[in-house]
This record gives sequence, C-alpha cells and structure tokens, in this order.
Amino acid sequence: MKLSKRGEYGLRALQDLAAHYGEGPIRNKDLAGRNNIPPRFLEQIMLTLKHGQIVRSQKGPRGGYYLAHTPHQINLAEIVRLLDGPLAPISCVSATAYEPCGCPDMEACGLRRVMKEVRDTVAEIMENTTLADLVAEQTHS
Amino acid sequence: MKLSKRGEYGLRALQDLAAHYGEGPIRNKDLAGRNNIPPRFLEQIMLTLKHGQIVRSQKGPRGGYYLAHTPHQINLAEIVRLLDGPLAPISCVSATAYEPCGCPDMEACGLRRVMKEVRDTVAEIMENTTLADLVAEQTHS
DNA sequence: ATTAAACCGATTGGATTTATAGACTTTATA
DNA sequence: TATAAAGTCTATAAATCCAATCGGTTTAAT
Repeated sequence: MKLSKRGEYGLRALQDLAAHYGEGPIRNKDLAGRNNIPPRFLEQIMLTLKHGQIVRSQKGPRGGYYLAHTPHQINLAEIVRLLDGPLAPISCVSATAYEPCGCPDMEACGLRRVMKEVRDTVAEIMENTTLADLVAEQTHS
Repeated sequence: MKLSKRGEYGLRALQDLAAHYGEGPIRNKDLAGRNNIPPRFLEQIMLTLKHGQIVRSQKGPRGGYYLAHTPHQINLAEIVRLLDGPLAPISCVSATAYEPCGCPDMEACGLRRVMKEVRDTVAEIMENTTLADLVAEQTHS
C-alpha cells in the first residue's frame, strides 16, 4: 500500500512548484535542495512530469520548471498515476488498468468488493485534492 | 499503492479458510489449487500467517491449516500489516512504523495531511472488515 | 513402516527502485 | 558572440525487494 519514492519526491516537488506559482521557472537544484531529494533522481522525475504535461520547462540560464496549469487544475490522482501507476491495491479492481485475478468467481469475491471500496475511496480523495489544496493547508497553518 | 502478491495470496487463502471454517484443517495444496496460487509460495505465506497467530496448523496426513480465531475476530488490516507492512502511503503518516520524511516543516506539509487522510481511511475500512464480512458478501451474492 | 503433510532454510531469477554518469542542446546575458 | 547555466536524453550501476523454487526435516495418521 506504499507510494514509491519516485511518487513521493514528485509530489513534494510539485507542492513546492505550486507554492511558488507565478514566480517563473524554478531550478531543479533548488527543488531538490529545499525538499531533500537527490538532484539527479529528481531530474528524471521532472522529465516524466514534463512528458505527462504536468510541468513545463525552460532551458538555459534562469531556466527551470513550472506548472503547466494553475495549481487548482492539477489533482493528486493524475500525478500518482503517472509516477506510480494505478491506485488500485489489486489489478482486478483497477479503473485504469483492469486485469482479471485468479479467483474462482469474480462477482462472488468478497475480497474484491472490499478492495474496490478501498480503491474508490482513495481515488475520491486524490482526485478531489489539488496542488492548490496542498498549498492552502500549508500556508494557513 | 499496490498490494504485493504475498498479501493478495494470503488474503485469498484466508478468505477460503473462512468460507470453510469449522470443517477441520485444509491442505495447502487445496488452498493453492482452488485459488490459483503457486503452492510452494503459499506455503511460505501460510507459515508467516501461522507465526503471526492468524492460523494454526496440523501436520501429517489429514493435516492442513485452519483459522486461529473465528472469522469475525480477524480483520483485514492485521493480515495486510503482517504480510505487506504498514498501510500508510508514506512513512511519516504511519501509525505502526512512523519515520520522519525529509520535508522542511512537517506540521505545515499539506501533502502529509492528505496522505494521513488516505491512511486513516484505508485503515478504517480494513480494520472494520473481517473475514466473516468477506464470506458473508460472498455467499449472499 | 509408509506416507502425507507442514516446517524451515537457502537460494535463484527477475523486476523495481534509486540512483550516477556523461554527452547533448538550448538560451540568457555579459 | 563567447560563455556558462540550465534542462534533455540515454545508458548503466548498485541495491533492494519480490516471487518463486528447491531440498531436506519433522510430525502424525494409518
């Protein structure tokens, strides 16, 4: 039930970008330094986020990364799915990557129903939480 | 956010044991066969479950595994924790295995709050679902 | 005694995670 | 226009973990 480091780092970096939204590109080095993330590893993650249209980048001096949309347009579910794959604990309850499990009768499987409940609940929380929400909580604390 | 095969197999086997509760020991071979689980792998898992006091076993001919308690006394959270570790997506929100994350200010971390919400929700579902619930859903379908 | 079953330790192969390294491209600005 | 600062891309290494397998040991029913 764990998030990978890749996912955790990505979320932390994006939370940081959201906190500095509108201030122009932020260097990988700064993102890594402020959030205790190995810089070269973060570089890879940011590249994935760029390909996933979640951030944009500017090359050269004064370059860096910035959000491709406003913080309240980016929800956590899409980030996690991009960096970590499906939210579902087991693949037979995944909305985005369904695969049959080996159980005798899928409809009658109590385990499946509970896991679906878990998936749906997690998905609801993550889909309804945006980077703006993270930053809002962050500042009025 | 995924459950390991170990966890998935373990839950399936226990669901099976619960469905046959009171019928005496069930062989590893039967558990594996009915649920499409590699037998030698399941053997390991059942041993872990035994050491974790969730099942008991009987050796020798006519031997096998059976639940150590009634199905409604065994909840899914303890099983998953035993086989897969903490429920929390990131360790700084784990109730059973807390570790600080690298973020600058833990209290002010919006990400942490959301992940805690996810953990708490998942824990609530799993702690309040027992093997009896799985089987009940299973039969009246 | 035989046989069926769980127990236990070791190990393997593969995948994934977590990085590092190095060469390349783009671009601001001095 | 030279320079340096930044991201881009590919490759690969190290470590860890996961899934599965194997061989042998112990226990118990018949």
